[in-house]
Amino acid sequence: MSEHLPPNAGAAKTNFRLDDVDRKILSLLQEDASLSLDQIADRVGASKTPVWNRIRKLREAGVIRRQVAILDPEALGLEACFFVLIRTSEHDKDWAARFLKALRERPEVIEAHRLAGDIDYILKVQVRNARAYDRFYQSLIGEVKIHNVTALLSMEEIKATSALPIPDATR
Amino acid sequence: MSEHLPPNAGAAKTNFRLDDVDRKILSLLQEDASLSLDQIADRVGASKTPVWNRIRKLREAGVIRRQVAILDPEALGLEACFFVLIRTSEHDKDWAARFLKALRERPEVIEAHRLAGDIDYILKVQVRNARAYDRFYQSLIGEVKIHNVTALLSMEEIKATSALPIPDATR
DNA sequence: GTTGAAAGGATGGACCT
DNA sequence: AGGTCCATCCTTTCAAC
Repeated sequence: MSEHLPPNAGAAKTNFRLDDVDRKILSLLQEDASLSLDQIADRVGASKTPVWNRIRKLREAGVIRRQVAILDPEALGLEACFFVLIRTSEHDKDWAARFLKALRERPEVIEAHRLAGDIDYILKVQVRNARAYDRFYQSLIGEVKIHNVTALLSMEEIKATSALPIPDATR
Repeated sequence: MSEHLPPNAGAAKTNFRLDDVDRKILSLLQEDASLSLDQIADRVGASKTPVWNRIRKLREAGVIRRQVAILDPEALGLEACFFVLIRTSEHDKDWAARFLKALRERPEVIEAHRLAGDIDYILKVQVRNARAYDRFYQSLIGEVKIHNVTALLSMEEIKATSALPIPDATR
């Protein structure tokens, strides 16, 4: 499966009707995108051409976003993973824009969500060690005003997958 | 970049000395693993063979874990993402093993960490909607005893990447 | 590290069911 | 729609230098 993904320019995000074969293909590819067309065709019980056409359509529809290599954080010396719970007092647009920019600029921020409820944001931050986290933290609060921060340190990654559960036969 | 990743059988996890070229290669591959060897060689300013050898070694050393397709959760109808904070009263081995098994068995659990501090675990759970989350929750607490659960609902994914920050020139 | 050659896979066309 | 065959191009893979 090597192909030119255009970084998914105009993906028609909205709903795409998947059948069982599509789901099987997706489920294979999100486990191992290095499978060859032949292998995929084999395992879904179809032949190359239709499988190839489906994959192309799934890419065009934006169901398949990209194809990436997953690296081992420990092998890169990134031994500390923090989940950061953030409360803010500021709720205006300008603040949000600056906060967002600060997060996007920092590569150690792997994930960031705006939440419902009394905690406003959660971040996942992957760094070398606690000192590196502190540098990140100081730098962040130096750039944008934050009311309250709680950092949860991961002791053990029990499970981590890039594979989404693929719902069966709906829509 | 299509190749037979053996699901990374005996990866020598421990520290691997990376040079600048390795880091450049990793950084390219974790953004787009569909790049061809030629393209990678071009961009790192080397030729195919050495690049290929480096990639092979990085895979064998477990620095590159796998190659996957990243799907769009919304396109799959998975519109709700929850972060779940869990406190438990049980701390024996048997309970932990059952809890772990319960998490690994449930595909909607994308990520699970054991934490330091007063919250014991955090999960990331991706489901179709709030009702699906409730089903997950009921099923989980039916299977293992849990003292206290707080669910944080994501309203907006501000940032999400599979790319780790690659530290420069250390080790 | 470079070149190049052999093998295998990707892409897409033609045609059939 | 999907299946088969095929032709061409591109990549991977590895040998020889």
